[in-house]
Amino acid sequence: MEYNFNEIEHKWQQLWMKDGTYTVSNNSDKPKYYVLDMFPYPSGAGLHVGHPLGYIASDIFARYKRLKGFNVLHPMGYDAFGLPAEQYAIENGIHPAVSTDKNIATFRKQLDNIGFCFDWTREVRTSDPHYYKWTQWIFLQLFNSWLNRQTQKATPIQELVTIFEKEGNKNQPFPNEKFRISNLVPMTIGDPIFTAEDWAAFDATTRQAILMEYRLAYCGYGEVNWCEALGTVLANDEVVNGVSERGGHPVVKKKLRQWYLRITEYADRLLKGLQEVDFSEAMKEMQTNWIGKSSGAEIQFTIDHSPLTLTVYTTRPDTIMGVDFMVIAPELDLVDQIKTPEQAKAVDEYIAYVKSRSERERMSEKKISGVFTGAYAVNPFDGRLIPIWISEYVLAGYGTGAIMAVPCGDERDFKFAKHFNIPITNIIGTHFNGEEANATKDAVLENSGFLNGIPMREAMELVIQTIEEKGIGKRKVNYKMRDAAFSRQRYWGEPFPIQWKNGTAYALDAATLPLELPEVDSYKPGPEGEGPLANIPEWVARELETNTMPGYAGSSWYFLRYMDPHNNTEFASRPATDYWNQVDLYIGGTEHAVGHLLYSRLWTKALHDLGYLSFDEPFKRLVNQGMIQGSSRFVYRINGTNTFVSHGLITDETSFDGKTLDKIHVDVNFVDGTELDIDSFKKWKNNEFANAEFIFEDGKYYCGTEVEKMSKTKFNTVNPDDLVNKYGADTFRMYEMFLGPVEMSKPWDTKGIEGVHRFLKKLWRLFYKDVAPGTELQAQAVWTNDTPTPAELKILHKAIRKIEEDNERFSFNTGVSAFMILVNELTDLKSHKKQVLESLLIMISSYAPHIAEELWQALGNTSSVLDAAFPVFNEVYIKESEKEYPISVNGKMRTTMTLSLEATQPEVEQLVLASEVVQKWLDGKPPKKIIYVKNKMVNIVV
RNA sequence: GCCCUGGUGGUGGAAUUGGUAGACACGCAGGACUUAAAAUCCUGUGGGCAGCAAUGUCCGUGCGGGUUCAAGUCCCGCCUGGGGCACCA
Repeated sequence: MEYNFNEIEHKWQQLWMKDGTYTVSNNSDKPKYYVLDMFPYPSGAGLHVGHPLGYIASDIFARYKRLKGFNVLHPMGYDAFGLPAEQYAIENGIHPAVSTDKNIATFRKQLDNIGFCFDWTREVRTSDPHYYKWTQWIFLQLFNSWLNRQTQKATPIQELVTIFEKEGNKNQPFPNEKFRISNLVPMTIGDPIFTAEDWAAFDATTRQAILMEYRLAYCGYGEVNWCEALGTVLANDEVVNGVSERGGHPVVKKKLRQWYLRITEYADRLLKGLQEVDFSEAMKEMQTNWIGKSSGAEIQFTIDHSPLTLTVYTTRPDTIMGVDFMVIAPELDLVDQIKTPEQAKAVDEYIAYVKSRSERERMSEKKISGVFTGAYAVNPFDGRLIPIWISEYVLAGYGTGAIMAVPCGDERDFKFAKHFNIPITNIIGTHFNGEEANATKDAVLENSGFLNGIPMREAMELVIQTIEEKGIGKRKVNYKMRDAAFSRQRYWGEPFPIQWKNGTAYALDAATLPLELPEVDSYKPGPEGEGPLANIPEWVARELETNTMPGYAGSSWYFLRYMDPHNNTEFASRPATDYWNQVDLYIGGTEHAVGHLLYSRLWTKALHDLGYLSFDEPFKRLVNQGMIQGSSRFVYRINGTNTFVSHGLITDETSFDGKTLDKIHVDVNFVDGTELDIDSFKKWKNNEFANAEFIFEDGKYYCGTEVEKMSKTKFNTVNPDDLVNKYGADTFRMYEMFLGPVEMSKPWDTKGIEGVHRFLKKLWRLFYKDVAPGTELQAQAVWTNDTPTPAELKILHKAIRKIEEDNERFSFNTGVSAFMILVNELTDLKSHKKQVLESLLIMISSYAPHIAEELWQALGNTSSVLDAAFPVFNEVYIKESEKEYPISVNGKMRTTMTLSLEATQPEVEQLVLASEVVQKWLDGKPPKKIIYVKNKMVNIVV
């Protein structure tokens, strides 16, 4: 009988759905296990072979855990708000909800094809009002809380009001000086402290403005990419080289009112939490670097001939006597106040240039640029005048937006000084060679006035103490991380449950949620950079917030909703969150390393603090899946002609025979390896290339290749549906795993899937023989009830151990190969023992569930293989008494010898030295030393 | 630019704790079965040199150094592909 995968897979998918095989209960005696995938954004392009990589891995693991006796939660849903649907709406007038629903239907169909064990009764969609009702509700929790610095916990803001009434804010200082709504709060510099009496005297507006400075979700002003020509705010993605991607219009920075999450208040807890989670070291490092905790000092410098001061943040206060110039961020207001008339023109021109630059460009620019403001700061210790420059490499958002530059100790400062011929003071003696900066902390200070002769590490402390005593600075812990911008001037996102009254934001009553997205006539931006909601008169009349929430709002807590997805009175019931608790295993790409993962951790901590959750880290173990890249194919057309040159004939990709070449992506689906299918190419894109002519090599046209992101515009996507149709879901699942380690990125190549398909057919033949059609089913079955031999049990148990180990360490590629070895060995032994085959089927059911279930039931089992118990490894069957050891001479393997595992050092030495090969390599010389590592190797040192 | 990560045969990859480099596949070559094809099966397959052969021998894990009895694995310095860098998700 033939392996008819299409029929088998449809049959079982329908039966499993009918029986609710994947429905998971919140009540179970079994231990729980929560396996979670990062849910997808349902793009219009549908699923490509890259998407399911992580899903298949998690699916295998979820099924494996089920076989191991766990109650496994393995849900799926959609991150359904987002920019592409809105852009599509602008271009085609289709409501994003409509296109999103359509895309989701496509995704669902594609996912179903692959045979995942998702519990679809728990599906969530972030754009569903039943879902975002709770996103809004959580937002209000954040809006109505602040982080109490004494307890380090999110606390209802009402308690803060009580504290202010009693003692003012002396014990609860303003958390953040960067996003002050300065017009509303009278204090603007330093640590503004007010008393209980002050508080009592403030009017309601001032009080609300002050509370806003504390809220975990707060409103402030921030810069956005503003494109005047399009009248809209652009994502970083949409800005290329300072102009809009669409249309190439100029883009400048513009300050707009924005919502923020005060994630900086959680910086320390987010750092500390990393110690208790099982993430890769790389992931922890990335998050740690992103948070960017540093300690140093804030130092105020007076400005010569000016009442103003310049505050810099430095991690190296010990180098204060080596400061040769200051650099401040061009966008600081201070620049305008201190620039001298002579320098004003140059300064203004430079600011205009910087305004057109993205932060990314500013940071990666190698070319040194900057302008002297004409002003000088005064070194508080020796009165030396220090020129103040502006340069794009200093960003306003980090520290105070100003640095003291010490060229002998900092590479960037050094290059800047060299470029502008600024004299360099050497404070580290011989540690500085004049050729490059030396960031050492081990030097003894020279040329440093009161610090002369003091080692740098000691000087740091001394300088901090001194500036604190003099009242010109203070010790300061700083974070590179900034508060998270939490609003978008867009339509397709969650509306904020916020009403503005006379410039003050008030929370809507939670009982009125959800605040649903209104219908709009057009998805075009509103006036003055506001979002589309600002175009709706009724919305504006109700004084509702016109911003919407960003993409990561809904994804910051979706893992909680899966636990209790239909709850209408809470985001999830406490018994449900207590039962499912943390996500035991979370799988997704590293591209979410610092965004989504940090925000989810923040939301979880806040909800925990406010008493809604028993845990404060959402994800216990995180596995990062690599990205499947596309392998693009190119054809090369001689510019201005219809002639295409085969890749092997050109030496560089831009020209051929003195003529310019156009490098054009072609659809990988009609290229075999690198050989172009000419007929398909000619018919492609409505016969666009019907008249193409070719310069062949060996009668064939070969394409160029490049590894790029998989994307429709590059014509390098491969649709899983096609592969499932041709080879079946089980083959597809196993092949995706067989490609390589889940964590690693790799280009997709369909070649090779045949091998996995052949393997499944070979598995099938362990049960049924190929015979003429029409033969009785019984006559085709080849399995027997005989007792397995020791040899059969040995290969089986070796496989059990290997596969269990591979599953646990997420090494599914070697898992697949272990199945191949097992099937190869059983085939070689002509072994068809039911007892062995059943164990094999149970193990392989998590990789290839359909074929496993089919054969399992063919063997006479009446319950599903999905609920069987994973076979138990027994060492007895694989015990060895001897081993073939590699014998090395001077570390080079020369021969092998089979030795008893019981052998002792003297025995081994004697046996090994007796070997002819060893004698030959010894060449008469006596061995210096014989290294024998039991069960590993023997090495003879001569 | 900064942070993270990868680089092993013609290809995807294996080598889990420093201990037989190339498991398992793809591809390729040769063979069996077949009128033929498909399917299936068998054999070989890192490179060089020597040999009819069995085999022997040298080289070999991006490049250059180092540690070690022993390095794909550890250390130092480079080259290079990928991801992220705060409004793509």
